[in-house]
Amino acid sequence: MKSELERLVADALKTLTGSVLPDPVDPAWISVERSRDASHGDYTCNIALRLAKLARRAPRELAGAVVAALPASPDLARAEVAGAGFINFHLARAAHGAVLRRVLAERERFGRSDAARGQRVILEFVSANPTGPLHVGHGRQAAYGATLANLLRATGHSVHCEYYINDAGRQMDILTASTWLRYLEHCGETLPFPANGYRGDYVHAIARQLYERRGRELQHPAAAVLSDLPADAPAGDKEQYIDAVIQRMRSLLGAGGFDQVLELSLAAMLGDIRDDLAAFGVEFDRWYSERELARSGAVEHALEKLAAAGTLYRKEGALWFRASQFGDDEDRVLVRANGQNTYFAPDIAYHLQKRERGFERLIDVLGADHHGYVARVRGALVAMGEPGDCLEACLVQFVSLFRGGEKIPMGKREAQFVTLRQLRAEVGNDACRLFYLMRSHDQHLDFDLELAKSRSNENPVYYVQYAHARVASVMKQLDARALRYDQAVALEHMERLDGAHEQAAVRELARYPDIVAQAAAARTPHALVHYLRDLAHAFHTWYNAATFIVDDAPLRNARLALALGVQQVVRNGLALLGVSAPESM
RNA sequence: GCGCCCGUAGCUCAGUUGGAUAGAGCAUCAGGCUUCGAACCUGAGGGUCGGGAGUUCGAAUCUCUCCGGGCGCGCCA
Repeated sequence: MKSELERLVADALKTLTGSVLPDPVDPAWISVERSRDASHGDYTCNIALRLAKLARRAPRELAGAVVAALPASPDLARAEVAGAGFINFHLARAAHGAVLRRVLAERERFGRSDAARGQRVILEFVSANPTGPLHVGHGRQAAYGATLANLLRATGHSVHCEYYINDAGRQMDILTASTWLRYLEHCGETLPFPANGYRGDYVHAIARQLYERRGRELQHPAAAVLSDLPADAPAGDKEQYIDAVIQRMRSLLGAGGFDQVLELSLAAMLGDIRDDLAAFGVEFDRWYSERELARSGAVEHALEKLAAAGTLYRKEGALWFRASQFGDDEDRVLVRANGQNTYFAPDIAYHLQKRERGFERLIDVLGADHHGYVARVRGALVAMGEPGDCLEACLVQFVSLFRGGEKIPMGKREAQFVTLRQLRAEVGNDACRLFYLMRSHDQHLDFDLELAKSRSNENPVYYVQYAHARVASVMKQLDARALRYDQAVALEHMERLDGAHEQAAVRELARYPDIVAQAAAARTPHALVHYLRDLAHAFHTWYNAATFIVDDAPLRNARLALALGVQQVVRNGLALLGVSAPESM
């Protein structure tokens, strides 16, 4: 409809060229937008305002000339000049009926498009270290990423979702040592727990699992573990201390024993994370292991590419990347003086891999604290000959939990942080996902547990779901009165939907495809949440003002058709958000 | 100090190629069920869009500057 109107305007401008307008107008200047206010018609065009200076005419006068020159169209009831020089289009009623017809015909496909058909996107999100359960911040990234994937697929993208597992490196060693120390406690040893260790309850659970499988095979006396270790914090350095513990563990258990504890810890954590996400309705196409990446030689391959491009140099025994020449603030170390890679080296290799696997667009959903990381990865991609704009970062801001207006403190290494699992158990998946997605991702989120749990009018989750359930309820009532919905009759009598509330509901339905397209393009799932609230509001208002099940069969069927259309779009929208659409509540 | 994000109603927030009288929800106040589900609806009050300057027909939106808040600036990940 939009492009149809733009074409009409373009035709009108063409006939005015030479008389009212001095020069032909670039079609790119013409834009027709949906009117924000119903009193401004269905669509609006600001071309007269934009051309006024060029044409040396008053905007209203110019707009009048354009309106007079508009070709006739069956979809257009009338066009009029308004305000400073806007042209407002009022569509013919037949055009309104067409929207509802489409909803009813396309059903779950309504709102989908193939605007970006075939564009291959890899979407990486969550990618939390498997050193502890997911917390509420990860939950927001999970909800955001999963919904963004749905939106991108709905607009024709080919989307591959991936979770990058940081299963190599020091964090894993610390988890391994933490597990072992808790295991030793379980065996009856008494020893201090490192300041830098993971002290959550989940470590105890893994330790118990280790004990159940291996009995006392891995036990060593506390004295042997602790002898000659440097001081822990606060007197000493906590980093040096934990490293010494790891070293001691390796020497007492041997590399094989250490790896067994590591594997068990990793499997336990990863299993927990997978189950948690699956239960939250978040699925990945692939879980990509950093260790496998390292074993495949991908890191060396990336380093070679960087070296071949002349972007590496040695300084103080370390291997550096000239990131500062590629948009980063400073150069970055890839290989430490001790020969070990920094986390950055495999990350570069991973992103290069994504390109080499054929993905045109790389989208990383990251916590807002990782924003500094984007420039250096992009810089590395450019240095390796990839286009810098293929990488896109969506930074998701932090979540603060509130209970009854009081902020719940959260800390990572402390045992007191709230997990995603706990949050889901308390408020339910639906409220959880909707609350996570309600706010723009670049806005801090205040998540109020009491509000999310409340079954009152304060809770927007039920507001939208209620619209869906209400339609289902009407259809049940219809059945109870031994009446049947006849869509053929409804389609013949669309013109009966002429009330203001019905028109408003139809207008909302018509917006849906644009909302989906825009939310996908701008990576803003929250726009969909706001839309669904608007749609539900239009429906509830209409519901309160009108009776659907009336004796007049044509009117009854037309109204039921619109109600079913609303229900369909609510269901479609909630599906994209990963929220259920219940028949009754 | 440098970089990124944010500042809109009492509170939590929408408002994305610059558009018409800046919108929701909550809270407050006043109304609406004998009728398809009141988990709903209707109405009212509430604003220097952080301050200032600039760009132009037109700025919450773009530019500059100042103020206030968050985050990041490691041979940690």
